[in-house]
Amino acid sequence: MMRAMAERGTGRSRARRDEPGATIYDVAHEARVSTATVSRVVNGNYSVSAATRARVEEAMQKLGYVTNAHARALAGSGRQLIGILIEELGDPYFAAIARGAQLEATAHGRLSLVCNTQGNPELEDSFLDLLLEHRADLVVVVGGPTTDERYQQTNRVRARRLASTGCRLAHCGRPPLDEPNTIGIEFDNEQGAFTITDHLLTLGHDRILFLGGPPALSTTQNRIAGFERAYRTRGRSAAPDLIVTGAFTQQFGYRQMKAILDEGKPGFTAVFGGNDLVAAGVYLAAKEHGLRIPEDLSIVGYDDVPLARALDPQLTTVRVPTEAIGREAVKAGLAHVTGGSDPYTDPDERVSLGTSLMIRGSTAAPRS
Amino acid sequence: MMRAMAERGTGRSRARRDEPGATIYDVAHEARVSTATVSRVVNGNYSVSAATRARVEEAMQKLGYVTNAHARALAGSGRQLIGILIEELGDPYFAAIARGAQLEATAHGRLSLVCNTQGNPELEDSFLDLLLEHRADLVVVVGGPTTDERYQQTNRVRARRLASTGCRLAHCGRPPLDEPNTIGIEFDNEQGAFTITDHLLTLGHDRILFLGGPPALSTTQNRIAGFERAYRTRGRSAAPDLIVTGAFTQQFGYRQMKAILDEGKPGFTAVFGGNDLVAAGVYLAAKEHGLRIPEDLSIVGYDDVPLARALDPQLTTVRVPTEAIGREAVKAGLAHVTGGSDPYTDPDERVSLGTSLMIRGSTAAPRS
DNA sequence: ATCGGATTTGAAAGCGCTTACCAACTGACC
DNA sequence: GGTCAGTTGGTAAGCGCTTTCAAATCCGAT
Repeated sequence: MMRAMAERGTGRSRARRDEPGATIYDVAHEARVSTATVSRVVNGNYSVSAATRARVEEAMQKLGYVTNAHARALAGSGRQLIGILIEELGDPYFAAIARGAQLEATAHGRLSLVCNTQGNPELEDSFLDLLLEHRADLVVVVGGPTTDERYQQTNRVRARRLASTGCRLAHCGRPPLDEPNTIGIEFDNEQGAFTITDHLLTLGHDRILFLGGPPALSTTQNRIAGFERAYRTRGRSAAPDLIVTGAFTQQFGYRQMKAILDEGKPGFTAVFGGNDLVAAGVYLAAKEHGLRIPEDLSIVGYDDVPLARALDPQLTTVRVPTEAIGREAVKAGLAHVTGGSDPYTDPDERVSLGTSLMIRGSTAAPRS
Repeated sequence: MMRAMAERGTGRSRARRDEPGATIYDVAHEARVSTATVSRVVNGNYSVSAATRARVEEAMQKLGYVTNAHARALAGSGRQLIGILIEELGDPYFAAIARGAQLEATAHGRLSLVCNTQGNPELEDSFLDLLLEHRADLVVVVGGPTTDERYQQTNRVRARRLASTGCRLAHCGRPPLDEPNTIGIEFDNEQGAFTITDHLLTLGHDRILFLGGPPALSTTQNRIAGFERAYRTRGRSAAPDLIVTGAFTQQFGYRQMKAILDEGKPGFTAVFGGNDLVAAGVYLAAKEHGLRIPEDLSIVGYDDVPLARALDPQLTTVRVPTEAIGREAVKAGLAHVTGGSDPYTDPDERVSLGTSLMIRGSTAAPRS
């Protein structure tokens, strides 16, 4: 028996793999102890005499030993993983959410990995599989809050797949799925849109163009809802022809605005860009047409991405607590283990985070 | 023997873990085959009769079986991982590199995970450990190309640690370390800076302010080198007091520029922002002082981040192939397995990618 | 009916690690 | 000196999977 062990330690495992990777056997052999002792030194969860510990540590050092996460996970221990699925890393808005999630994960001693899905469902599945196979204990999905039924269905399937491995799912900025082990953290898009629309109405703008956002996204829908409610609160109503949906890009904002301005005198004095990028596009088109901001046209956006402050004049917009939502998502996702009386523990509760209005230079009273 | 197997399949493993996670034994039992057969169906690398395959697949379906990546990796197979260590996800410049790397990894059928280190060395180590422990086969490090000796030393240690597990290291936009299994892919910062400086000189600018960039970064150093070479090529030399280093942020650009303008008439007609963010800061300060761009002041940047086109006027800058560099990094990192005669196979070769000049509205001849 | 080769399947030995359980040893105390 | 509790370390049984080797089965050819 002893012999078998020794053989394995010296000869076997080293001989097979060409070079890299000392195993726990190698270390045990080098330090003249058993693998159990090495394991105990590594995990530090059991008393080991100082002398032995020193010997083992020296051996690990000498051999450049690195624990094998796979073996470790298999044997029951192992660091916990949390995965962050993000639609597009390049989008500063999503990136901020991801950052918040990572921060919180790190604070909980978890390691987090972010996977850029590029909105590609196949890739998304692929990453999800990876995470599942690695027995992640939480997956945070950021972006793409579509209400499209087919997509929702796919999500539901995923949620169940995850749940069946004991992995939780947190939807960030998406409506929550009513599936077990699934939570949703949202921004209060409706309220934010209400607030900023109200700001414009207060300034005296009568006719405001709402521009941008894919119509299928709940984000778009909620922002429009807030926009309309602001009108209703004043006993008026938004003009249906002044609500134009499409995309959330600068290009879309530019093209639409240009098209409208090329047609002649616009029937509005202010533009509510569905998000800051759209607003940036509107800036470009407006300036090309010689319109001054905010004298001739007030413009507002939504999200308060870094770009908003780089525009000239700086953009009045709605700040959404992106980093906070990322944090909340993992906090909530981990609540079942953290214990604590988070509001999230109750699966029926929807969490939504408030926004704040950032008034900057792009809004003013309309010329009478 | 048969009995032991059966027991394990039905009772044991299911009984222990409360609920989640069917194992290969469960599937084998359900389909009345051996685990070997299940494994073969899963991997599809060995002939299995259609009938058996169907039975196994059905069983997997029924049990919601998900392979355990850890067990798999332990046993020798398993999907390969590539890790991307990035300094800051929120930075669009880095994000683009990460995206390129992911794209290429995906193209190679690898899964890639990006870890946001926030420039925190501890976190960086932590992620590196994770990657190491998960036996990643390539780690791409993006950002922070510092020449600081201590940091270099740390990197060297890391490189060796990685190498000892058979993992390769690719430095993206950093000078390569001359360690085995380590490659570096760089931008040709010197050339890019040369080109854009030359553009300004050609327009007739005599005195150009170079502003921004941490002095310890090789990126900064190389850009300054190109800046100076452009002068030298014309038999002149850059004024030392017009080279101001510091940071790569918008805030830095704004504050420095403001301070300079507050002092009185500036001794230059153009500003070379160390990167686009700095340039954006310069825009702000210049506009506050009533300077028109480009009539009163020409401004150029570097990197061509999305912001560059959102500025007014749009910024003349140097486009660096960010996404391409990400791709190149993993291509190079995988070259040893891909085979192929990549130039990267030769460890002594430094790869550097060319840049292109994007001339936009922020530059013009100085007023005479 | 018989044989040989190809095809399909199963048994079992690990992969590197953790941990329950037990053995050996240390002192302290009677 | 003997006993008992407290330490310290070893043994070995897995964790869930792959893969080698060999046995079983099947098929057309003889």
